[in-house]
Amino acid sequence: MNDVLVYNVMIKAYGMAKLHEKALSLFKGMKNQGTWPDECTYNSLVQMLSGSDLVDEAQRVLSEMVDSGCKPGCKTFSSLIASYVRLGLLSEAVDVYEEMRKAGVKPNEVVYGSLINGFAESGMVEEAIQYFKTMEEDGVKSNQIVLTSLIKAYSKVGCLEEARRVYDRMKKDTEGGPDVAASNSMLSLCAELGMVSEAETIFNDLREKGTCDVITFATMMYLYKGMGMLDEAIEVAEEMRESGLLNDCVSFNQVMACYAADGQLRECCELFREMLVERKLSLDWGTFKTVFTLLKKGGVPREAVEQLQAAYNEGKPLATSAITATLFSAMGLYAYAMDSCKEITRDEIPLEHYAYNAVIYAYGASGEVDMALKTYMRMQEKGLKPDIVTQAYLVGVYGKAGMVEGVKRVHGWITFGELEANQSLFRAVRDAYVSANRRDLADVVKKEMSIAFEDGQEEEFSSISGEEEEEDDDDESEEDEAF
DNA sequence: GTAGGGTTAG
Repeated sequence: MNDVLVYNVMIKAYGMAKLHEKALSLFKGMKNQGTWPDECTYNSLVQMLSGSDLVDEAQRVLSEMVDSGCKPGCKTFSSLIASYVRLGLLSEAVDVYEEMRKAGVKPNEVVYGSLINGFAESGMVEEAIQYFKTMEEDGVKSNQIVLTSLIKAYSKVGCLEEARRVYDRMKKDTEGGPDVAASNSMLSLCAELGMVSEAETIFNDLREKGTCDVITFATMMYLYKGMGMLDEAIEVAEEMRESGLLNDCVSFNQVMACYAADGQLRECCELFREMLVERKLSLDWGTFKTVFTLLKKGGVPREAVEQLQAAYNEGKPLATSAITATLFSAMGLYAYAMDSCKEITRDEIPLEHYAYNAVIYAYGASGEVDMALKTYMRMQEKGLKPDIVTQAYLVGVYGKAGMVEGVKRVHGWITFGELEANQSLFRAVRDAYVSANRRDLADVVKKEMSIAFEDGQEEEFSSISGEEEEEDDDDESEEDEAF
């Protein structure tokens, strides 16, 4: 028969290794062996199970603990309450709180903090305030965390005045004033209500203290972007970069979105490259959402973007490489585009349309006409018929190579209805004539387009880096464009 | 040689 102490140590060890099953079976085993658990065993188990949000098991052990005449500690109740709150099970949390009071254990500021925050998060402000009052009546003194939760509660229901009052109280009552979390909470309320100057005051306070964190910057960007103040949003983005706090995927997404909204496509693409290639961050849907916007704004045909989007949504293994190949090509970063192409073609396996198209586009954009045409041939050998995207890209390759006859051939197909008239294809043909120095023929296409699609229907093109560029009348060379 | 607790955005 082992000592209780030995069991307790082993249970703790299992807990630290997250082997809860083992801990529980050891708990059962010790009782069978005739070693009765003591307070420490129970406290330890409940806290460990609560910490992993295994509330049912924790609850069972807690009940057994009380039944056997042991008195759980404040931390034990507290951990279970916190666990219920994390799971959004507020009424269960309250039950434990009541049980705790009944057992004669006085709740501390952590218990109140959990409850108040839980109610604040679910927008139950009345309840949050009620517990705050009870806490004060109970002689438990509030702290930064509780007051921050209160601000959150008021924010949830848009009570600006009350939130301000709590915030001002923190300035007086707490030493050093509100901490970053509290300020951020207030900041997000300001952002929600579009209160720029009050937000800026708080932001500047944090700057002076040097305590801005990722959330501070994110909230300020969110505010400025929402108010259409893109210059200011970008300034915050720059400041965030310089401060070394731009490190995670979501923050990158947000900063990228600011640049994209401001039309700084190339800068945005650089950030994307940094997060993907240099930092090797894993990308999420938000990243790709911005990338697809970039592609469209960068002049990639709508159908091509949709095709890449579909490949991404279907989880195609080469989707990311195809997307980056297309993006880097569209933004003029050809060396990087070539790297992506190599990823796509490395395994010599037959590809799908989206992948062949991306490779054709990338080679074409980089001026590797032979490789582009070779890829097209390979695609045909594999029995894949060119789709609308392939046609648009191919015509671009012909234009770039000065193969006017090739452009004319596709142009003819459209004119005589052998290829379905489509805006992207028209545009590709027109641009191809331009890059083959046949303005005259480009103008013909332009006229045909205005007939086919009714004048003024054409979407806008934004060019790289957000520089303004008249698309139609400018006689300057457009060689630098993708096509 | 014993006892995992609460705060801030998209």
